Amino acid sequence: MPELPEVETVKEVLKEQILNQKILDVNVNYPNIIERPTVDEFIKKIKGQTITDIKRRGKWLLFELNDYYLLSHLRMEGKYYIKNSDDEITRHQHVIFKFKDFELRYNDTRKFGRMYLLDKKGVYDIKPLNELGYEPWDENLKSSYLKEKYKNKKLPIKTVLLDQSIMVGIGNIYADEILYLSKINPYKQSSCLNDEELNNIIKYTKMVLEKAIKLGGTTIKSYTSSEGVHGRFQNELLVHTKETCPHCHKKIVKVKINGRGTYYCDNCQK
DNA sequence: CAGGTCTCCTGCTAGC
DNA sequence: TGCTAGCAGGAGACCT
Repeated sequence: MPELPEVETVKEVLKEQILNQKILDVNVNYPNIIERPTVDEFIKKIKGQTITDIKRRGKWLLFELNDYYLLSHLRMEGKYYIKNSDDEITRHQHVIFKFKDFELRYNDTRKFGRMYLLDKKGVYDIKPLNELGYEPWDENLKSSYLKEKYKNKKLPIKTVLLDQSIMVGIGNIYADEILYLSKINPYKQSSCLNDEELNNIIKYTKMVLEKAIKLGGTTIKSYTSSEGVHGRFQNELLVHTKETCPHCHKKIVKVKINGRGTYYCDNCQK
């Protein structure tokens, strides 16, 4: 499932392949992927636009066009494939961007991914980008900020780490890894964390995500950044999907917190 | 307003 | 062996 490192990897791979290419046409085979505007307007507006840059904000991919931003969230299983126009269109290829010599195809088995085509001006001031918290490397992300954001929450820290309006980029897998390295029990209420624990969360969030980016993300089940590109971070996981704790060798506990599969060591994480 | 629950989807798998 | 019910999960909608 694409989290920040996977999206960063996709961004870098696509930059090599589609920068400065003009979108000649687009086919939308599954309309629900397009959140805004209407599919007809989406197609009309995007035709003739050139991709001038590709950026990332949280788990969102931002394709910068001449007049618009195309925002794309991969959610669980979204992937981009570069294909020839005569390649067979398979059942999960829902949005097809046509270029002069090739096609960019958005593939999404579960159809959870979403796209927005928004005016360039003020794109960061409206939904969905205006609701996002700090990037993990933002200099404003300090323990005092987290303390303020966490103080009134009665939810377990595992749940709060996934809240993209506080800090972006963390998904279910990395949340488990960050809490394991921080030696914090995922059930602990976010309001009860002390300064040292908050600083550890910031430190290990950056460390885990940086390492995952270097390794091209995590491949569990179906994720690939682009066809044929597989991440290697899954080899580095310490607790998520693991049986025993690499530190104390006790059995890893698997529970559900807020409906999310959660792995932790109840000996090491207090 | 915060928090709980439902919803969207399909592939996979445990269980019969 | 073949079928099906149930599960997985990011994030927004909706309800309390």
